[in-house]
Amino acid sequence: MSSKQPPAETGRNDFIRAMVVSDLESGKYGGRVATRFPPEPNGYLHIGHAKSICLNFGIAEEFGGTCNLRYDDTNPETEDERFADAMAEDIRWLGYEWTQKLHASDCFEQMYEWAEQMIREGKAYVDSQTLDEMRASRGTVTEPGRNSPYRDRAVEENLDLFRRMRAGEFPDGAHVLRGRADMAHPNMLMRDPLLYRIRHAHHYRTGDEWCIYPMYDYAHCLEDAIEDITHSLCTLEFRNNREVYDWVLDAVGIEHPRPEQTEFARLNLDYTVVSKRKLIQLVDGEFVDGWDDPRMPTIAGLRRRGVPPEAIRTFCDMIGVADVDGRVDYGKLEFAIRDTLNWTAPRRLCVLDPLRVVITSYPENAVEWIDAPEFPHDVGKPGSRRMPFTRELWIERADFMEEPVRKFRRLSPGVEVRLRNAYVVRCDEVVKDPATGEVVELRCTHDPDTLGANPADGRKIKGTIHWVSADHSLPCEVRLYDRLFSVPNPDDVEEGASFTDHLNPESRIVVTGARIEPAVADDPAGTRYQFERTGYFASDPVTSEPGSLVFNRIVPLRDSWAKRARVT
RNA sequence: UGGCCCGUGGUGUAAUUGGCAACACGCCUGACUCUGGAUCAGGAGAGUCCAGGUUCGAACCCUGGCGGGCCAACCA
Repeated sequence: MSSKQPPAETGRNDFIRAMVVSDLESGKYGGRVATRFPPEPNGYLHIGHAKSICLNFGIAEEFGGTCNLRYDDTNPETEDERFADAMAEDIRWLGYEWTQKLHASDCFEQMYEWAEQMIREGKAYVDSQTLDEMRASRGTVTEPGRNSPYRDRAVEENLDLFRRMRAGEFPDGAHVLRGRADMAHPNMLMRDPLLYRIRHAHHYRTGDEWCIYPMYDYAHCLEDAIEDITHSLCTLEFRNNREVYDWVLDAVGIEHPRPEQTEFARLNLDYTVVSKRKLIQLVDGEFVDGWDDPRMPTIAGLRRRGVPPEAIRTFCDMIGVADVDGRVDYGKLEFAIRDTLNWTAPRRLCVLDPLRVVITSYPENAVEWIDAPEFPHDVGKPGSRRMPFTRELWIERADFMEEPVRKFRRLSPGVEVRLRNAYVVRCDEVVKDPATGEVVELRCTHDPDTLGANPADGRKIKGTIHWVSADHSLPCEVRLYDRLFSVPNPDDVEEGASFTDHLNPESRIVVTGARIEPAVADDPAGTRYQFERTGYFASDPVTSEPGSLVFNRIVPLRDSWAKRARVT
C-alpha cells in the first residue's frame, strides 16, 4: 500500500461482512443493517476494543446502516461515568460517530416487565438457594444439575417475591430470578440461567432507583432487540452464550427477524495484554503511570503516545476478522503506524546524545538559516522550515567512530559526511578528555559549495547524519518507549508467577540531554514529527510545554543497519 | 471426562463455496536515495494438523484420530 491508496472497498471481505451481504441480498431484515458497540463502562477502551469498533462502525458505514454506542451498564458496582465519558471520547477520536448513544439502564423498566411476563408464563422463577447451594446443584461439565427446590413455586408467589425484590425488601443474595430452562442441559449456561440478582448499590445513572439488576445473558439480547439490532457481534468467548441469547428472546416472545449473535476472534497482540483485569492490575500496581501511560495498549495510551487514529484503523483492516483464535505480530501495528506517519509527519532533526562539533572553517558568529523541506522528495508534499547553521553544532555520538567498523557510513577521522540539509564536512581532529580518553569534541571543516549541491568534483559522500546548532537548538526530554513486556505472550505464565514478572524493564528510557532544532517551538503539544534517522515522535500532550519540551517516541524507524549489527 | 467451537507459510487473513493455494506483515537480494527511512525490482518460505473415504478433481464434503480454545461468577 503506502504510496498507493488503501484497498478500501476491495479489501474487507471477512465472514461477517459476507453474512451481511447475504442477508442484504435475501432481504432478511428488509435491507437494514444495524450494529452496536456495547462496552461495559468499567475501564478504558483498548486496542482489542478498537477491532470491535472498526468492525461494528465500519460495517454500518460500508452498508449504509446504523451503529449505536450502547453502554452495557448492568453492574452498578464496577461502573462509572468517567469510564463512559472516556469511551465516547476514544470512539470519536478513532473517527467514528454513533447513530444513537444508549444505555442498558434506560431499558430497566421494559426488562422488568418482560421478566414479570416470563414469570406469569412459567418461564422464570425466584430461586432462594444460597450461592453455594446453587453452585452445587448446577452440576459439572460432565454431570447434570439438579432442580432447585424452589423451581416449582407458584406463579403468584414468584410474582410476589420478585416484586418485593424490586421493592428492596431483601438483602443482597437472598433471592435471584432464574429462567426455567433445563438443569440437565449439556451447555452449562442453559442450566436455568440467572436473570436478575439483588444488589443494593448506587448506579451511576439510575442512582438508587433499582436494587435488582439484570444479568448479561438476560439484558444483552433484549437491549439488542429493543434497539432493533440486526447483527449482534461479539467475541468468541460468548459462543456458549448464544444459546441463552436465543432462548431469552424466545421466552419474551421477540419475533423474527430479530437480532442474531455472531462471534469473532478477539485481538491478541504480541508483547502486551488486553484483558481488562490485567490492565487494571498494571494501573493499580503502578507498573505504569495510569490508563493513558504511552506504553498502555489503551486507546488513551496510544493517543498519548502519538499514534494517529488512522493507523489504528489501518491496523484493524490489516488483521482482518475471523473466527479463529490467534495472536498478531506487534510489528504489524508498527508497520501501520509508520505507514501513515511517513506521509503525514513533517521531518525534524533531533540529537539524542549530543557530541560537540566545531566547524573550524565556518565564521565565528555567523548564522545561516537554511531552508529545509518538511518532507523528503518522494513524499512530495510542500512546506519547509528554517534551520540555523552555525560554527558549533551537535551531532549524535553514535554517528562518530574513531575506528570505523566495516560499512560504517558515518563520521570518522578524515572522512566526509553530509550534514542533513546542509554542508558536507570532514573530520580533521578528535578532541578527547585527557583524563578519561572520552571523545568530547570533533573539529571539522566544511565544503562551502555543497549546500544544496553535490561536490563539484564528483566525489561521492557515503553518509548523511543529523545535527543541530549548538546555540540555537532547544533542550528537550525524549522518552523512548518500547514494548511493555519482554515476552510475546505475557498471558502465558508458569504456575505461581505473574504476568508482571515479564514486564520489560526498558519499556521507557528517558533521555534528558537531547537537543532539537528550533522549528518545533511554536507547535501545539501533541504535534507529530519524524526525527530523521531516529523515529516518529510527538510532543507529550500532558507534560510538554514551550519552555520545557517533552517528546514521546511513537515508534522507531526501520533500521536495517542496527539489524545488520545485531546479526554480525 | 460432557457440550460448543476452531486447526491454511514465522504471523494475520484469502481462495469465485469441489477446479493450478493468493494477499499483507516479517525475512533475504539488488537498485535508487542528502534519512542505513521511503520507493522500486526480485527471492525464499505452506501443499492446507494426521489417517482414511467420496470424486475426473478436496483446504473445502464424509468418517476417525490428534492438537487448541471456551463453558461449572448472584461479572460482562
